[in-house]
Amino acid sequence: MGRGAADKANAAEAAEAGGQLADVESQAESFRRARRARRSELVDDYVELIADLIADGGEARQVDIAARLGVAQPTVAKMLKRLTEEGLVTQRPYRGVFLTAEGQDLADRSRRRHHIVESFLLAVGVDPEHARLDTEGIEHHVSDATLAVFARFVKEAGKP
Amino acid sequence: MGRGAADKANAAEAAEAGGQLADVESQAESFRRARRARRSELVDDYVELIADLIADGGEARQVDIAARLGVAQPTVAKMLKRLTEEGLVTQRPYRGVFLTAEGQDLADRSRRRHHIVESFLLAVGVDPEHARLDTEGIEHHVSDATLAVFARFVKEAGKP
DNA sequence: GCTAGAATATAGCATATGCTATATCAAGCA
DNA sequence: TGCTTGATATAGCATATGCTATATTCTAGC
Repeated sequence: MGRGAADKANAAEAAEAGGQLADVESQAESFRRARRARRSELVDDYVELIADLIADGGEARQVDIAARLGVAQPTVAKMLKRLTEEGLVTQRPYRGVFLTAEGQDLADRSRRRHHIVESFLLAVGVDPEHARLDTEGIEHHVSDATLAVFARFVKEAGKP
Repeated sequence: MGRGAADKANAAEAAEAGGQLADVESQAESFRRARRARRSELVDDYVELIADLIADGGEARQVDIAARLGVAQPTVAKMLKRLTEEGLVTQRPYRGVFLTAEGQDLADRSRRRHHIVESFLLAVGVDPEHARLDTEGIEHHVSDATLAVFARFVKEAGKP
């Protein structure tokens, strides 16, 4: 046997020391979750932005999406292809992009989540600029349970 | 000129409608920030975990890191190579991994940040399990300004 | 209708992060 | 000492997300 024997000793030690380290499988699940979230957050961002652009100007063009996301136009084109394959948007060659019913649904949910997180940060005392910046990253990692707590907090803070 | 002329009209329209859409450059900066954070969050996770394993059992082995991150061992090996190149960890072939001073510093900062976020979620009423899960994703997207607000909130909540 | 300029499509490349399969090394035990 | 077994190293592949360069198409204005 190699050095594996240390494992049990370590576990016992950790338990005695107060269990700083969480359960292995549980921790692994956290990280898997975070990786999954990372994969889907781009999709959310695109769909949410497309919905905003359509609501705002009637159409969503690749150049505008690219400018707002801070990426190059071919990057957007490639992602739109993927979104089309996933049934979230529809595209006609050389035309604007539109959301399917499913895409619109996802956009609505994303927008709601985004709004709750940003409102919460503001309610808790974060300045508007940082609230806006941080929300863009945080929103994708907030579970439904946590989101509910945030929403309640905002509601309570609104009527003191 | 193509359809670019619609831009100004859209902007004006948005302004009149209440400015739902943020400034283009500002929004692009948010997304760029989020992408940057995404790149560095894995590094933070590794370094933080390595520090925990060393503190807990005296050494950080690839198999343990892999098990806790929920990835395969070669994935860890590849990442450790990168961390070594960045001067955050030291490696001797077929031996455990150790942190450089710089790595230890990053681990300390990550751990502090992690702790503040998790404490904040608990203080605001999130259940422990979701607090732990969500913290893993959120911690990397919290600016210093927001972190300070979280810390203050935890402190206030502690002594009512 | 043509044409010029803007937008989109496509090709090809780079990097990062995963994986499986397999070779190599280290350490305990017969 | 040599063998067995667990850990690490390495090769090769896949996918996702970026980029630049370039071809194609649309639209507006003449």
